[in-house]
Amino acid sequence: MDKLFFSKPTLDVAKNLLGCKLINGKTSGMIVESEAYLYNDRASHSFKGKTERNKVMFDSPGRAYVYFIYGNHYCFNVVTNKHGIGEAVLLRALEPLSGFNIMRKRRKKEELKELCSGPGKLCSALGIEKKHNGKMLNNGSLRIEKFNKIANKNIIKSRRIGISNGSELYHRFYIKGNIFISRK
DNA sequence: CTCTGGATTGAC
DNA sequence: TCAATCCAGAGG
Repeated sequence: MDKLFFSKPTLDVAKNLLGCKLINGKTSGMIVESEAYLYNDRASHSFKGKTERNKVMFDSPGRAYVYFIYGNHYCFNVVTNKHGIGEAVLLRALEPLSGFNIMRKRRKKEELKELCSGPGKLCSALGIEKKHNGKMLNNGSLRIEKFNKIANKNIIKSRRIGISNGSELYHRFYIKGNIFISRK
């Protein structure tokens, strides 16, 4: 994906990512759910400025920001807007497209719906981990490509999930009617 | 150094 | 509804 795609207002990128394809090696899925985290957002890791963990958020757009959480899981974000701002989009769910058996083995689950229906789940299914932090997503094994164009009327905007601060913001986007999202 | 809580998940 | 699990960030 062109770097220009990510160099836009973060809420726009979060919406535009729906219908794109996230690929790592032989595994891939269509993005069906995303959340935006802005620089002035109390829920964002970047809210209090640059730290060792979040420094990639302040790097150039189009990079992967991968972090470890709750002692078990990785979360995958794409850095957006402009270099130095500190914004990103969290990918929360994918509709599996390829590499089903690899993903089943990694997830220890059979059902397609169980493979990528959550931020930690999709990282596990695609094999995304700490070594991917900071990687550009335009080429290489881990990358994002154009796939489906989602019409505006099929995009639902809602409150974010799993956070205490900033849960009032409608910064979550998902594809209407898609059964692979993390939660209603 | 210690302490606290988390952009989650899966089992109960 | 709730515990597992461990690390980043903050404070002393």
